[in-house]
Amino acid sequence: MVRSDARENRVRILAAARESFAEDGDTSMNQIAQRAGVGAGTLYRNFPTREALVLAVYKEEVERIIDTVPALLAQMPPIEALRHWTMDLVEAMRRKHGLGDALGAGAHQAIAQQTYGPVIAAITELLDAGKQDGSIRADADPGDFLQLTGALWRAASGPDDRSPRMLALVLDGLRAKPRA
Amino acid sequence: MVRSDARENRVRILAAARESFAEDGDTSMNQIAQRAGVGAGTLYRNFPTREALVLAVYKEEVERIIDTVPALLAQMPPIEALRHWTMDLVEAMRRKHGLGDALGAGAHQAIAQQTYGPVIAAITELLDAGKQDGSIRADADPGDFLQLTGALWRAASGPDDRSPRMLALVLDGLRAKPRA
DNA sequence: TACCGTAGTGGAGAGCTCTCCACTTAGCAA
DNA sequence: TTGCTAAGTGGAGAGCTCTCCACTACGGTA
Repeated sequence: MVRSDARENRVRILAAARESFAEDGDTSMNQIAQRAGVGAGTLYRNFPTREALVLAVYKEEVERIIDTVPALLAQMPPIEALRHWTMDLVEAMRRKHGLGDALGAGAHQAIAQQTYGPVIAAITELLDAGKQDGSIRADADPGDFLQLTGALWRAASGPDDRSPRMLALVLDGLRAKPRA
Repeated sequence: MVRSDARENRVRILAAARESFAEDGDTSMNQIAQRAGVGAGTLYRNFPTREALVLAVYKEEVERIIDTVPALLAQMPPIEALRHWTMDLVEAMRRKHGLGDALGAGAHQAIAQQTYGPVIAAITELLDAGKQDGSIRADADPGDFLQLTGALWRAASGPDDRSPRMLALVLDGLRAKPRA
């Protein structure tokens, strides 16, 4: 049973976070709690890490990106679809705030599992398409890929953006047959 | 000109950090400063991030690993040398504390450049060996590789260690000829 | 030896993250 | 309607990172 006030609080936190992030990506958890009119404890019970909160706030955006998978697969080969999709995600996450450092943090693994679930599902879909037509090696693991991807959105954007090159490297690794 | 007291302070900080890390990897910067008998300001002037300090403390270990490059190259093909070398580094860094999150952090880039310089040099050497004999693509960039590697030592170790699989992926990407 | 410019110091303090637990209250049962 | 009780709350507080700047003292110079 979820109490109604709890549900409302969660909504208020999300709203406050959305507004705060829009104004300044570095807003502190405390500030958000205050703005939402809840205690820090409540904030942390709902979103145990800053990343969880960011991801929840941008859930719609993430879902939008996830939803593009079928279209991408219809338009281009799986590897290219994966490339486009990943760059979209990297772009979106980069504009956001502090996300990415959470990937692979040992703690909160259960929550991460849940939070990243849809993302993993999307990657799985893309990889499977490639495995089906033989363009992606059969032992490719979505979790590995996501984790490697984490390095991309940490990569400095700026003038010399390494991320396309890094992604190309990883994709070529996915394409190659594993060595004997 | 470096004042003698400054030099001594630096040494004292390193000693304190070494002892502290040996007892508990989570020791705070404050505690280390206190143990070294210096103010927090002095600590931060010498080592602007926790990572810089960790890396300085383990400089010898890192140097040891760097020094193994020629031996590895003499014993095995460049790709395998790179694999071994990277896993050694990952192992070492994983046992250490909080290192890895610094990779690619936009700030402190100058210091990072300096700190990671030797590591980059070692990677360059390994990559060059592979380029020479044609086993590694010519456009491989040491910086990209290091950054991707960052994801490895963030990867949860534990029973299901993704890092060898992730590394294999990256190495296969290095091996492959870039797509047309 | 006495002086002085400046490199270097250190710790108070702002502001953060996250925990803990005494308290509040929604919603069920009678 | 009136308890009752566990789900939920919130904010004080421990402890952290990192900055700032008034002060200290090293070491070159005359």
